[in-house]
Amino acid sequence: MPSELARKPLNTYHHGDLRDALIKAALREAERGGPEAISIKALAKELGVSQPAPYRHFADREALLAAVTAEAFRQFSATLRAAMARPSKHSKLSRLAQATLDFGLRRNGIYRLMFASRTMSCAVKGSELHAAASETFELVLEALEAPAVGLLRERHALKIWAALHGVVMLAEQGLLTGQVAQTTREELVEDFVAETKFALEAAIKHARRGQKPGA
Amino acid sequence: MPSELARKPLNTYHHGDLRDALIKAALREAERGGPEAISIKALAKELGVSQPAPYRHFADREALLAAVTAEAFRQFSATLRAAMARPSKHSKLSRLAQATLDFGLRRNGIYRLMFASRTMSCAVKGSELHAAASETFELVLEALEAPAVGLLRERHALKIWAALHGVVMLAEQGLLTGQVAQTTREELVEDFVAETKFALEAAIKHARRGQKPGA
DNA sequence: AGTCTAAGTTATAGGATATTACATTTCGCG
DNA sequence: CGCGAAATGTAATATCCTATAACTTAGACT
Repeated sequence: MPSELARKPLNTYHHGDLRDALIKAALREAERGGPEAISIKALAKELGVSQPAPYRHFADREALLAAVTAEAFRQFSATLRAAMARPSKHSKLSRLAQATLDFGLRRNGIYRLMFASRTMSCAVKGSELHAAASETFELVLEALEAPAVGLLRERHALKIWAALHGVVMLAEQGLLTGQVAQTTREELVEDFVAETKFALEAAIKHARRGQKPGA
Repeated sequence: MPSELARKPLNTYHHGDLRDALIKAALREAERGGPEAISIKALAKELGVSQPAPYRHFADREALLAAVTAEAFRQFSATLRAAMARPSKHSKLSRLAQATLDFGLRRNGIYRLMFASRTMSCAVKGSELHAAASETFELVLEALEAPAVGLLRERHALKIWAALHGVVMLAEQGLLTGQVAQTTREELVEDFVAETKFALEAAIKHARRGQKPGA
C-alpha cells in the first residue's frame, strides 16, 4: 500500500506527470467550450498517450472534472485575491465583486465548470474540491471588512455571493441586453455591493445595540 | 410547402404525435437527471420508435433541448402565475420569489435545463424558447406591482431575478448548509424581496421628485 | 539480481449522436 | 377513386466517446 509520503513522486514515471498535464490541458479545453468540452479521449491524444492511460489517474470522467474544478477554484481565488490587493479607490468588496463578474464572463467556460455543472453538487465534504471552493468563499468574508457578529457576516457574504452568480448567469444568457441594455452589468453589481454594505452595517449596529443597551 | 394551417395535423401520422411525445418524455427525464439525462436514443426506445425517428422532428439534440426548455419555461410560468394568484398575506413578489426557490429545488433537473445549460445562451431572439423565457420574465415585472418609471422596474426585476437564481444555485450546491445553516434559504430570499421593494420604491420617489420638483 | 507495483499499451465492449438510403403511410388533387 | 408527392418511420452504418480487461514496461527497493 502506498504511504502518504510515497504518493508524491508517483507522477514521474513514463509520461513525466500525466495527472498534472491532464488537469492543465482539461482546463484549457474548459476555458473554450465549458465542462462538456472536456473529453478524456481527446486529452489523451493531445498529450500523446493511449486513451485508457488517464484512467490510471482518475477513476472516471467525473473524477477528472472534480480535480479540474478544484484547480479552477484555486485560479479563481488567486484572481480575486489579486483584485482585492490592488490599490483602488473602490472598496475591497466592490473590487471582489467586479472581479467575479469579469472572471465569470471572460473565462466563462471555467466559470460554468465551477458553478453551473453537477460537479460541485457531488463534491463530498473534505474533498480537494470542497476545500478549494471553501477557500474562495473565505475571500468573500474577508472582502466584507466587517467584524464577526454572530453569523451576520456569513449571511451577507452568502447574499452578495448569490447575487453575483445571478448577474453572471443573466449576463451570460444575454438577458441583460435589449430594452434594459442601459442597465449595465457593472451597475447592477455595484448596486448589490452598496446594498450589502448598508444592510450588514445596519445589522451589526442593531445586534450590538441589542447586546449592550446602555452603550 | 405546408401552409401554416396545414401544419397543425402534421403530427398525427404513424406514431400519433411523436414530436409532442418526445418533448413530454424528455421533460420527465430532465426532471430526474437534468439536461444531460436526455438521450435521443433512450427516448426513441421508450416511445417504441427507431433511433433516427426523432430526427424527423428535431435537427439535432440541441433542437430537441430547445423545445423541451421552452416547454419547461411554460410550466415554470404557470407555476409562478399560480403562486401569485393564490391568496396570501405575503406580497406578490414574495410569493413569486418563494415559488421560484421552491421550483428551483424541487424540480431542480428542469430548473437546470432552463438556466444552467448552454441552451438558453444559444437561443436566437424570436425563437419559441426566447418567447417562453421572456414571458416568464414578464411575470417578475408584474410581481413588482410598481408603475413603469423609466427602466427602473426592469432594472429591479433583473436584480431580484439574479438574486433568486443565485440563491437556488447556492442551495443546490449545498453551500447553504453547515455553519450558516441557521440562515435558511427562505430567509435569504425574503431579504432580497424586502430590499428590492425598498430600493424600487425609493428610486421611483426619487425619480418623480426630480421630474416635478414642486409636488 | 529479482520482485513488486505504478504507469502505460492494445484490444474490446457498449452507448450516444448523426447521416444515408430505403420503405410506408397519409393526404392533396385531378 | 386513385395517383403521386410529401411526411413519417426503419435499417444500416459511420463516428465519437466512456470504460474495462489483460498484458507489458519501467523504477523502486531489498
